[in-house]
Amino acid sequence: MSNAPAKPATAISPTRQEEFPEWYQQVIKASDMAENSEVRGCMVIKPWGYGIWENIQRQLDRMFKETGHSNAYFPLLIPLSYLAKEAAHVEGFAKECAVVTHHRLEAQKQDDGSVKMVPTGELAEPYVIRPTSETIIGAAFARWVESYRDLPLLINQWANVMRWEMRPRIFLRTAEFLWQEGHTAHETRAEALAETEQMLRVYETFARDHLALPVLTGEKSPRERFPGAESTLCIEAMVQDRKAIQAGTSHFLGQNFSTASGIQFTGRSGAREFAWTTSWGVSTRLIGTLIMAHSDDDGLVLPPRVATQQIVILPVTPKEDSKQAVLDACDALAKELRALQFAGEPLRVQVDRRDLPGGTRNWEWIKKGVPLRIEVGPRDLEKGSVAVSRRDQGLKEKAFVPTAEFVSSAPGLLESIQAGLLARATVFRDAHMVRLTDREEFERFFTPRNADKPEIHGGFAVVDWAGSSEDEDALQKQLGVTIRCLPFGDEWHQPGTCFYTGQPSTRRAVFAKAY
RNA sequence: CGGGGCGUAGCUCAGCUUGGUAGAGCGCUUGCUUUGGGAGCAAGAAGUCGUCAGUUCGAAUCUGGCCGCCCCGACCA
Repeated sequence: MSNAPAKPATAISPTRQEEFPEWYQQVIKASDMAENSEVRGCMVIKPWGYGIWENIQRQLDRMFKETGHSNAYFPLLIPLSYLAKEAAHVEGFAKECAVVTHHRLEAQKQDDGSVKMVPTGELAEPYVIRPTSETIIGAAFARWVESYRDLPLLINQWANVMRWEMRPRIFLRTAEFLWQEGHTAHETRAEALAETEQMLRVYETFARDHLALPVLTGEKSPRERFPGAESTLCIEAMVQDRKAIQAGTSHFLGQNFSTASGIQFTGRSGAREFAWTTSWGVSTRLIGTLIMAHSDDDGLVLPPRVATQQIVILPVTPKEDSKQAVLDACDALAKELRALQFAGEPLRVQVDRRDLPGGTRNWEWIKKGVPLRIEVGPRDLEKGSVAVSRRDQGLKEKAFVPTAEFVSSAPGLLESIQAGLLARATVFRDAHMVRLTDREEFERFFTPRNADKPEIHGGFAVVDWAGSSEDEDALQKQLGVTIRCLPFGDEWHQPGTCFYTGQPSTRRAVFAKAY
């Protein structure tokens, strides 16, 4: 018997039940995805995390191209005056802007001999580091559009943006984050509305089929709307503490920004008209959403389609004389697997040749959430088989499969894991999305039993709603909940009685606590 | 911006009340032993104790200023 302290039952401590926010941080640390940087509110995305982003980027980008969009790039810095062009927009972002006021540094010797760098060369007009690019892209669109024949303009940009958030949380809300922002201009209102909806559907499809996230689609209430938008559509996900995360948004901007930026064209009748614009985006927040939705108390669990590596091969080399044969077999297996495809892309396979105790190495990959772990040792070589472990099943479960059989079944296994994660997340979401009809029920639903250390509670409350923005404000103050989504679809447009005001209502809303 | 907490080795922290010149665990390096499972033993490397000033013969420890970070609220993809 060992005197060493027993290893905890789970790789991650605390568990989700014990302390969800801390669990989230620990999963990120244990999987080596990212870390906080020396710059306040900013993160360093490490290879394992950035790989996920690259996969998201590549796969989404293909969907954007398939719907007719082209990529372009606009400046990081936006003239201060541009931001002021749209009243609601400037009000929405003014409180979180980083401003560039100087363009030069001067070294000044201090009395103690040290050197202090002092900004000089003040700019006539300060620049704002883009919190979003509607205004500067709007200015470009104004130059590019002359005739209805120039429309629609369908542009996307992959970029970083900066919002000086009060309370950063890695991946979910960082001061600088990576995203894509689509910006389009159209001849008619109907076309722009169709675009707004089309891109929401792209996001919904991507979330479901690539991230294994079931999302609600619908519209934001006026108080949750993007500053300057006429309407904001959203996909809303539920994560394992039953809170909501806005995973993507698509905005119908009407003619607000075209008027502000002067995006005008000569129409079919010869009259000068303002274009109808949209914008839509998803960010590195998707990674945070993934983590919170799928991971467990042993660490990250990645959907195969976006996993940095889908299969890791672990050579088991207990004896020196068989070591080389095992390593060669692993390389050969990796090569065979990489020649196969899953979801239209070559399999991503890594051989972990590091000379570490087997258990240590195995646990590392569990914590990194790699979908399939394959062990190959001398005994397997003799039998011509491999040991296969799935991240979505028990950690000790291991299937011994003839090598050739495993190779041909690998894409299918990944598909099964991908589908399993979506099914599991859907069951969870549905189990915690409940129909509520009166105020008391609603309050009970969103009130933890233990006020000092709130347990995981609540979820998505589906209610008949006819309230105002003020009513929504009051509910946020009282219970910390907001309307996450006014979902689309006939089943959400039933006549009823508002649970809050008692007035007749025509539609249902989803309330939840949110990230 | 309000309310709490904290800055000591790569990480997590002890030491501070009662000043005497730096510790543990994990991690890292090396060797031996192990090896189908987050290994054992041994040796080793690694810290101007956030910063500036004060008190003192002497400060991680006492006093004051400053800086930074984390958590909880308001704001938010």
